[in-house]
Amino acid sequence: MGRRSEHSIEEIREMALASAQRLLTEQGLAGLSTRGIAKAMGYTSGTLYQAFRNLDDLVLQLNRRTIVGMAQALGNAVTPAAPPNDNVRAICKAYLTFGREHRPQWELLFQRQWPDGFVYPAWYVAEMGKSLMIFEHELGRLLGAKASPHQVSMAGRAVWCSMHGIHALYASGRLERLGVSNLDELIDFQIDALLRGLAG
Amino acid sequence: MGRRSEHSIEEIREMALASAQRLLTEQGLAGLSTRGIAKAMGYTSGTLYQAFRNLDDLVLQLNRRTIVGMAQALGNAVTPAAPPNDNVRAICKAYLTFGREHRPQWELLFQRQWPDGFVYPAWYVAEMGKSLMIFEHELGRLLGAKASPHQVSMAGRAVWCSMHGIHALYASGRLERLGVSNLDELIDFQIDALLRGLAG
DNA sequence: CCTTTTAATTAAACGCTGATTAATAAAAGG
DNA sequence: CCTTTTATTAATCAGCGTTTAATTAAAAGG
Repeated sequence: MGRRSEHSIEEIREMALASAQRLLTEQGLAGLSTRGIAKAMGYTSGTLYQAFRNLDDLVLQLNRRTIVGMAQALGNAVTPAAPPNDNVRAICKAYLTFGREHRPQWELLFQRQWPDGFVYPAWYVAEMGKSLMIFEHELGRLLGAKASPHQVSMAGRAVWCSMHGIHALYASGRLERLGVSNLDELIDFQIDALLRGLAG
Repeated sequence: MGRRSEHSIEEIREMALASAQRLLTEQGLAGLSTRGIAKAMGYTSGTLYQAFRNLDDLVLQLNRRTIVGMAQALGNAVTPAAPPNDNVRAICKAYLTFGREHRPQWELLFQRQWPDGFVYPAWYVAEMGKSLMIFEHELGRLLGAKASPHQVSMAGRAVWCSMHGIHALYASGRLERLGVSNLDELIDFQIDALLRGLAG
């Protein structure tokens, strides 16, 4: 009933993102609605439109946090002293583990449908690039000095795409059911093949 | 106003799938609604529920056609007399081309959210398997007689996942913008690496 | 201190969605 | 010809994102 400014816009933004994160984790994509988010933070959906342009905007902010968390997970997988081979493998597994442990966030990040003519903002692409660079750094070490930056960039994208495809098809149950052990076997098989192919 | 049986259930099913296909192609995922499909075929949404259990059921039937079409596209890419290397590459490109040329269908197939506890029906998994077998057949030729069926199966999944990841991340604009020529370069780079890695 | 202004918040509304239910109208059976 | 059956629709329900008008409390002005 129309009190004024118990929370600042920034606080409301923060509360909304936190509530959305919680709903997402507990109920999946279906649990994410403007009314639901607002209710979870003790407000009404209309208030959200003071802190975000629309739900897509809110989702984009949520996705930013997912990307940042992912980059952290990938970075933590690297052991600077370890051989690049091992690091690439560790990063790959960290990518897949992150997708499995944050499935709703992963779906919101990679499967959300955007409106016509939507283009990702620059900060979004830049933030994504940080994860890509973690791949590229270790692949650069792996390929050695004679590899061009362009080749390293291609290798990074190739490895990322491979891992992404595994998660998109298998970890989401879309191609067929695989026990976790078989999935791990597939992951190792694919990483082995890729590393051999990139090195050779 | 309740006329009766101008079309049989099978005809209605067919009309619905055809209309849905048209809407999907013309307007994308957002254009797919029970009311829209029904209107496009001169009926009302309620009638759809006589031919399908619900919209998910209709979508599943639609996806079946997409899978069949995909298997045909992959099969057509194979030249029996050609070396397996070339055939694998051709199948990969056919997979990506199919995804690009049937984007809404591809999204409906691979990005649709299903209700809690959903499991794909057996015919769905079997139909998907046909496409996988096209990969596996050529990879079997490539790897030679000394490769175990299990290894061939792994190789098929590895190659499929790699291609799938490329489309999911790049062709849908989700990682960054790449000109088509760069995308083609990435595809070749990745196929080269995989083929080398699998052979070595 | 009281009134007016301002703005945060909500309630209500709009046009959608998938799905269900009751009403309707045409065909089929006797 | 009348009754029963049933395909189809209209109406309804609960929910969605979003916008608008109505509230209501805090801030500002005198």
